[in-house]
Amino acid sequence: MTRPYSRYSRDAGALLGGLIRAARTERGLSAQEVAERAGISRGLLQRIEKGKLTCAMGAVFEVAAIVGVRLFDADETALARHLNQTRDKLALLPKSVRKKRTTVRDDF
Amino acid sequence: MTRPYSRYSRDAGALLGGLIRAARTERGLSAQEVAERAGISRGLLQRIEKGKLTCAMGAVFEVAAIVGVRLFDADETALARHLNQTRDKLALLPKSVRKKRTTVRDDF
DNA sequence: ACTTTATGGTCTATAAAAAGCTCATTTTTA
DNA sequence: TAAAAATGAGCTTTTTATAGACCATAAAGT
Repeated sequence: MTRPYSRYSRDAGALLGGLIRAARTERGLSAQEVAERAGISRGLLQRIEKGKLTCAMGAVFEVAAIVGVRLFDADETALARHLNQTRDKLALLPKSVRKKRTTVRDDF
Repeated sequence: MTRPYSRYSRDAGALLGGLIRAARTERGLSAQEVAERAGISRGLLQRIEKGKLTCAMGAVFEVAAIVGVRLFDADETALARHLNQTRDKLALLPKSVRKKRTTVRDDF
């Protein structure tokens, strides 16, 4: 990734980071403590809370779980709903994708 | 992060990756095309769809947006709801966190 | 059936992130 | 108001992910 991020990604990162920070302070947990429990450095936690998009998914998920921000657990989440809607379609889908090449027929 | 991931994180990664792959094939987009549009390599897209937790958040969000998996956009998402619930509390929260040191009073 | 394209995997060089300090500042508690 | 603790930020070194090439296989079009 050597490319500017889209608005969507920037917003999503900032939103998630802010949410994590809010949850952490609300629970009275210090950055040090959460970082240790997640097995990451305090610096990385700072970047996560700032919404830096270079942070690894795994680190973000670990922290989110610790401070109580559930993204995918509950059946209510948009993600879970989306999945249920698409799960059954999967078996029917082709395994690779390819554009129908519209052959130019000029032999008329 | 030099530490085994929690169950929660592993599940979340796999779920999100699978969802992205489903959405991509459903829309008839090749891995090559999505990778180019996201500005990442095809190999990275593969890892994302496999749910590898070492992938950067930004890359995952970019791909998700391109294939149409919306995590935080809709007002319906759990995340957005959660945020609305906590946003107003933020102003009231202390800016740093610290355990009340329960002083041992042994001078009784 | 044959051709073309997509996918899955491996490898290496390079670029980037993370750890692990340090220090200044702010905030909380005593 | 003084002391203790949390935070924010910068720095260097180590670790790691990523790009980009390659090849083999599988799948879709013709």
